[in-house]
Formats: sequence, structure tokens, C-alpha cells
Amino acid sequence: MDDIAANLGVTKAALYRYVQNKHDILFACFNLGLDSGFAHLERAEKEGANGLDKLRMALRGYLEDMIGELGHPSVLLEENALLPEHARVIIRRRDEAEKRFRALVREGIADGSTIECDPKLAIFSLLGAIQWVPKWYRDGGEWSATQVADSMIELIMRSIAAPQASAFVKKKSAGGVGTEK
Amino acid sequence: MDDIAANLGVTKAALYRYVQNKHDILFACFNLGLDSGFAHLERAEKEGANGLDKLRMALRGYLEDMIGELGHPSVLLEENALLPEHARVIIRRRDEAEKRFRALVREGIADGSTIECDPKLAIFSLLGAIQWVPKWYRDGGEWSATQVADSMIELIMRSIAAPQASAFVKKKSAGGVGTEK
DNA sequence: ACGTAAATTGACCGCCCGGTGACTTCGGAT
DNA sequence: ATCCGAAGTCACCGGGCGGTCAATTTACGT
Repeated sequence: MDDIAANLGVTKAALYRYVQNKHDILFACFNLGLDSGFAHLERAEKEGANGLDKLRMALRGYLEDMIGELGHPSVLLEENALLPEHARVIIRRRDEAEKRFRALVREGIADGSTIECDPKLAIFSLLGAIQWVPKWYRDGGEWSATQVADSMIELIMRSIAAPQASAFVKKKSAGGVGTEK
Repeated sequence: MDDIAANLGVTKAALYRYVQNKHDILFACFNLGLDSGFAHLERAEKEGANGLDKLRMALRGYLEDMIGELGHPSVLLEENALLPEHARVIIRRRDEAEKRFRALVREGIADGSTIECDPKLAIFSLLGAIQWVPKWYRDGGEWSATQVADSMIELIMRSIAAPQASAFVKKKSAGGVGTEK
């Protein structure tokens, strides 16, 4: 709390005029992350061409948010730090999001854009790779945010893209991260 | 500390006869995880058939450990909780491990078993997916440890396996996680 | 059976940190 | 100029938790 207040340039007491307690902040952080996920799901479900494309859109949007402002507090992992009442809400929302992600995988399998695989495992893997990004991505580093997003989405989508579709995954990856660094 | 002691069935005071302080435990946890990584790297570098195969062996071993005893304390993420002096050691070891993982990717690109990609990004993605597993894997759940390891390695290796090689990634995935759950 | 050292415990300390309340400062409306 | 509410600060409290110590129990060699 002291650290948060200091980062905001105020005293802890001042901070407490805007939040009730520590748990509320943590709760808000989780919900912010989930909001991002749902927003991109919403858009992708509408605008995507097929299952794979929808999934790619949703994951890409989420990844960009994770790289950007949202990811820096990569607290998104410590759900056991939440109050039980908050945890219930978060878990429910997260399950709902995962369900919709998995539905996109199933849709992709049905329309032939995705290989046959277990949707649950696939989403766990993809989301895992994405959730890991804030741990290593540094803002002024060698890669720009879009470079990372482009290259990473291309790479991880390859794990579930149907063989023929994978050739058309992206318009030949211009401007992405190269082969060697 | 009280919780750890309680889980061991002793008092906190007893626990302190075996560890100096809290930081030592955390430090040991990180080193245990790294030990696993290095052990499997060692083996894979010797026994693997080509770059891709070596990487698969190393990642599979590491993943199995993460699923097993080692992963449950998925504290492996909070490196900022370490003492600065400990953090330096851990970071150095982790960088060394990642360097060797990346070398396998480069070797795979050179021998044609792996697609052209950025080794750093690829390893980040693969390791991210693996490190995420302890968050969702439950021991008595619907999947066995080997099922998850088999299916997941097959899935994530597909993201960097060269097209022709990917057909021979596994002996037709018998006993893995199915398409639907 | 007895002595000794290791293992363990219950009680306790002190500080860190989440949280609060009385007082001050700032800004805008009249 | 004055009033008033919002915003912020300073000093402080209380509990939790990391860590310690004297005293007791256990394990074991002789």
C-alpha cells in the first residue's frame, strides 16, 4: 500500500480516500485483465473469418493489452491472494472466458481451420504463453510491442493451425522478430 | 512460515533448526526448479537426435517435473520476492538455462528440424506455456500427468517444428488427451 | 537404567504493514 | 474576503508474521 501510494505520488492515507482496502485493488486488477479478455473475445467472435481467425484476433488483442499498460502489474497470477468472496467472482469470470476461448477452438476444428486437438489443453497452452509475456517483456527493450505481438501470435497459432491454413497465417510476417537476434 | 511448518507437521520453531530464514527456502525452491531444467538439458543435449528432438526431450522432462512434485509450489514466478543477492544468482542461472534452450532452437534451425524463428521468442513462448501448467493442473483431475505431458509437448512443439518433421513428431499420439472433453 | 545430544515445543519479541482519524491545504463558488 | 467541501498529510494504532529462546521431550549409545 505504501509502495502503491508512493508510486502515485501521494500518501497512503490519501490513497485510502479512493479505495476501501488492499483487496479491492487486487480485485480490480483481476477484473481489468478479464475485461480485456472479454472485450477482445466479443470483437473476435463477431469479426473473425473462421474459428482460427477468431481465436487469433482474440488472443492478439489480449496479448497487446498484456504487453501494454495492463500487463506490468503481472499480479494476475496470485489468485490465492484474493479474498474468498472476490476469488469466487474472478474464478467464475475466468472460467466463462476460457469457455469462450475453447469454443473458438472447437469452431476452428469444425470449419477445418484448426487441427484436431483438445480445446482445453490448447487454450491453457496458448494463454500460458501469453500470460508469461509480462515476465520478460521490457518496454524499451530490443523489441517493440507490435513486433512481439505479431511474431508471438504467429508462432503460437502455428501450434493449432491446420496445415494448409498455416501457410496463410499472416501476410508473410513483415516487420516481425527475425530468425536471429 | 507458520503454514510451511504446519504442512510439515511441526512447529515453526522446529522448522528453524533446518533453515536459516524464509529467503533460504524461496532460494532453494528456485534452485530446485533450475536444477530440474539443467538436468534435462544435460540429458537432452547428449541423447537427442537433432535440435528439435533435443529441445523436445528437455522441455518434456522439465514439464514432467513441473507437473509432479516440483510444480505445486508455483512460487517459481515471484523472483522479486528474493533477496537481491539471491536474485542475482537465480537470474544468472536462469539466463544460462535459457541460453542453452535457445541454442537447441538454433541447432534445430540449422539441421532443418525446426522452422526459422527467433530462438529467444520461441523459448519464451514454450517455457511460458509450461510454466503455466501448475496453475491449472490438478493431480486427481481428468488427465493423468503423462497424458498432459504427452499432449502438451506434442502441441507446443508443433509451433516450431519444421513442416515435414511435424508429421513424425510422435508415434501417432496414442493415449494422449483427445480432441474433445 | 542412565546420560547426552538432537529434536521439538510453547511462549514470547519486535517490526513491518494495512488501516484510521484529527488536522491542514487547496480550489472554486458567491 | 469568505466559506465550504474535497484532497491530502502526519502521526498513530493493532495485528500479523518472521524470527528467537529457555525448557522439555525424544532417540540412542553404553
